[in-house]
Formats: sequence, structure tokens, C-alpha cells
Amino acid sequence: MNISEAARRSGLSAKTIRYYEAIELIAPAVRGANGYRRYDASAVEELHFLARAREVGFDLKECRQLLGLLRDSARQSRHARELVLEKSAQLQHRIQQLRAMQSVLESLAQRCQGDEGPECAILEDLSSARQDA
Amino acid sequence: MNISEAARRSGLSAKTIRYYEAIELIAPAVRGANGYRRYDASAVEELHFLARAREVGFDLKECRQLLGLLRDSARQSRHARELVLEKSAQLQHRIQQLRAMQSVLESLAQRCQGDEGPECAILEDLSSARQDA
DNA sequence: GCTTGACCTTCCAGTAACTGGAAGGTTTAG
DNA sequence: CTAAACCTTCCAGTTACTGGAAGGTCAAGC
Repeated sequence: MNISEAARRSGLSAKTIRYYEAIELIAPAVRGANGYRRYDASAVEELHFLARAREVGFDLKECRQLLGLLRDSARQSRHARELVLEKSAQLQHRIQQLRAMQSVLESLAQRCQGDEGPECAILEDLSSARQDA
Repeated sequence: MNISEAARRSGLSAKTIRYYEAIELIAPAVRGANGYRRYDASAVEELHFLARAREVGFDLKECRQLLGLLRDSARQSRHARELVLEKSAQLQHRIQQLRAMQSVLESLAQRCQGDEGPECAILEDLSSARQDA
């Protein structure tokens, strides 16, 4: 199949697939006589794997590691597990940060009248000293 | 005061202050005879405002709008309030996404032995069809 | 045979918000 | 006089793509 079909089936865009090839995340695709890239089921599977890994938060460097494990028949599953747990902890940390930010925003909104006048607790609070969430 | 003192007081780095000047987010700083940038208390206040706005999740485009409001004596506080509420909603949405991702990761970790062997539910699951969190 | 539209190719530029680092001028303390 | 600690500008790199230009290919319909 051509690239757009592989894109459709894997969940990546054609642009992204070409990009992954350019940065050597995946092997160069086989080319047809017309120069078009050709993909078989196993190539699509790998692309799909990447799409899924990206969806759950792995960056491309980590995807490279995961692909390495996927291809390595002598792998140890604990390596994959460690990557997953570490990523989960990172997400947890990020979630806490965002929650703290959001709670500041909510308290700002609460203190502001939000009317036609210029007096604004939000702008005042952002100007004044650091406060906790 | 010089840039590093302004940086210390505002919570931005000197690099970032220069950057904000370069992209015209803030007015060019007054220069001393030696060519060094000089900052007074009100300049620092503006920098601090930016630091705080960034901390709670506003991007630079939004910071530009907030600064516009801060400087506008004829502003309407509801404009600021709308920006805050919209950003809060965006954060909420992002938090939900991250939570969903994390929950997928946790279920992956749970299904994987994480031992010395190659059999790995994580790699299998990432390869297989899309699933919900 | 020709056109039209949907493919495909490569390559360049832009995005967000900085950060690192090089090369070089200034100031201050000792 | 020198060394450290400032300051300056400018260029490049980061992440993970995306948009778009210029141009080749293919399949269908007239």
C-alpha cells in the first residue's frame, strides 16, 4: 500500500511517517518503480506501535527505546515496564503542576468582578508578590 | 539596576528578558552610558507580571493581551476574567488528557510481568488495536 | 489522447519559548 | 594588573511536527 493508506491504518499522518523516516526512527520504506513508498502489514504495525506510544506520552527518544525492545527478541520485559512506570510518574507530576496552575486561575477568577469597569483583581494579583495555589 | 538584578527580582532569567524585548513583548529597556540595560521598579513590576502570567499557563500571545489590559486604564475587567476562565478550561481539558494517558500506562504496567524474560504485555498492547483508557 | 483530480515526491520554512554558547566589551575587587 | 563577574550581540539548537511550493504519477471519464 502507499503512504496515505499506511497513514490511515496506523493513525499517523503521511507527513509524520515521512518525518519518522527522515530522522531514522524507522527504516527507509521500500520504493515502487514510480518512487512511491510501499508499506506492508508489518511496517504498518510498527507505525501503529509508534502512534500508540506517542498517544500515551512517550517522546520520540523514548519511542526509539521502545522500538528497540519491540525488535529485540532477547529483551527483558522489566525494561519496558520501567519506561512505562517512569512515564507514568512524569505524567503524575505534570498533572499536579497543571492542577496547581488551574487552582490559581480559579481563585483569580473568583476575586474579579468581571464587569465593565477597569478594577480587576486578576491584573492586580498577577502584578503583586508570589502566592501559593 | 542591571538586567541580572531585574531578573532576580522578577523571576525571569536575563536571557528571557532580552528575548521578551527582542520580540517586542516589552518596550526596549533604557540603556546606560556603557550600553547596559537599566531597569526601574515599574519595569520590574511588568516583568514580574509576565513571570506570574507564564507560571499559570498563559502563552506569550495571551501575555501580550494581558499586558494590554494591564496598561489600559479604560479596560473592562471582564476581558481579563474571560481570559482566565478560558485558560482554566484549557488546563482542565489538558489534565483530563494526561489522566487518560496515565491510566493507560498504569494498566499497561499492571499487565506486564516486568521480569528478565522477553514476554511483555506492554509491547504487545502497544502493538495491538486501539483501546480506551 | 487529453484533462482533471487525487495521489506521490522533495525541500524549505515556520511554530513556541526559550537556552547554550561564542566572541568580545566593562566594571570592580584585590 | 589581572581575574572574576558582569554586560553586549548574534547564531544555533531544541521538539515534533505542519504547511506549502514545485513538480512527477496515476486512474477515470470524455
